[in-house]
Amino acid sequence: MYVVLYPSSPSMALTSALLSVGYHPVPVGGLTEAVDKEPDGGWACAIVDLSSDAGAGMNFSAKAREELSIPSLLVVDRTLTDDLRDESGFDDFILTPIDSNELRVRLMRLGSGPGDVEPDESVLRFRDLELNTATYQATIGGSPTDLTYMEYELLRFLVENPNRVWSREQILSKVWGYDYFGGSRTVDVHIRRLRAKLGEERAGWITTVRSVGYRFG
Amino acid sequence: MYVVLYPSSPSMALTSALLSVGYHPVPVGGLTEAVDKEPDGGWACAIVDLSSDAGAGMNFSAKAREELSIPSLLVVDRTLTDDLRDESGFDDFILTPIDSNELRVRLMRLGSGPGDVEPDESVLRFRDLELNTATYQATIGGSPTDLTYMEYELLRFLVENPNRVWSREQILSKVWGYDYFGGSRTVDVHIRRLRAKLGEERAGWITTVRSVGYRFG
DNA sequence: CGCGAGTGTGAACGCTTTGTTTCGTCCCCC
DNA sequence: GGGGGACGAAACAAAGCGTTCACACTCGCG
Repeated sequence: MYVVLYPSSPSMALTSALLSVGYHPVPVGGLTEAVDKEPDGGWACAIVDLSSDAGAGMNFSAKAREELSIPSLLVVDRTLTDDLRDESGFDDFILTPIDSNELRVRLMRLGSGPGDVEPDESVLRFRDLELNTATYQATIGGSPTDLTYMEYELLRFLVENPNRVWSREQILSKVWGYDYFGGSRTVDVHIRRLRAKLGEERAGWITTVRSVGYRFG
Repeated sequence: MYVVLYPSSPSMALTSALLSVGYHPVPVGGLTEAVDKEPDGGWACAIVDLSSDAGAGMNFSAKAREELSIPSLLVVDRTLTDDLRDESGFDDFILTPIDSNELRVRLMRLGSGPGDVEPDESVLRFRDLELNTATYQATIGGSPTDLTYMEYELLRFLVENPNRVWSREQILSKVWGYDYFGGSRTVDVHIRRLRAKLGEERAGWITTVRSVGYRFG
């Protein structure tokens, strides 16, 4: 298992930790070098040590994810942790001093785990409801259920925007379109059809807020 | 931001670390309790401390992810890290002793997922009364209470404008609308219904100012 | 062209909410 | 102590609202 290591002069502690958990670190000084030295099976992961130059490291991390399509693990000093809050170009991070076991687990999760970017990030879930927005299929309580287009769109809207009340007008404009011109009974009827398909058990997920609208969740 | 904490008797260190980074931990003993105590906005995350019973913890973690649709963060002792290699029912983990900054960053990264809503401070509070203006739900003394539309609007007006006397006419025009044409006894009746729902204990929050009107707070 | 699924609309029904009225009680002022 | 106004309680009437049903319309498809 080869991993790119950035920057090119890594700390001994990091290198030996990687070796001890069974990875072959290859230090590189930049993205082009990482491309050049890419082994046959590709890189398993990028390890980016932020201790010398955090800005350059974040930069490398984001590019490695983007252009090499590999996950990125940051190595951060305790004092730098706070800077990670608003950053997003990485998949995981580990603090120094490095704990070998922790490193092993984090690498393993990046490599083989479900962290493989998006196996199905097109699936919306709520309790035992699944909405596969890629295939337009719905699963309710484990069993696939046929939803019509409008039912699907309405349910998707509700699942994506739970826990607040939406007026009929808001629902109409968000689901049917801002320029839709129709009576608000339409919403009622579709809500009713949805409740019927959700089944008695789950019908209560959609709460009617009298004089206001509907709330999901 | 509320987070479920398992098991029900968490370590002081963990609890205070969570509090220090701005989360409200709610210890629970199992999934059903987590469902029962679920706050309005839902849980932000599950925090599972594996130090006492790793098996039960992993179990809870997996179920929380599955049934509550929330991410799960494990708290593990250094000696247990190795056991995580083959497990998958969690989203991230953190080692003890806990570093607050690391905790903050990991929670933030978990929280910023798709299931996240805006940090809705659309909640009005007075003593142990909560009015969630986004969901139109009211909580009195911790227990959710059904208020009708008018009761809700009236109470909202009072909570937003406490500590001064409002005449019946003022209340009518502010709550019912400037052009409302109705008798002023209407206000009395709604005040009475509100007091009844607030309960004996809290009925006094609304004071009658004889010949003038009502005052809240 | 006819059929059927999907969708929107209108009307009837029943329940909840809401406003009014009536009656009794309290309180203030004389 | 008595009178009158103000307020609270309860009952009542009606208005509002959501649900449901029936039906019309559209669009694909055989």
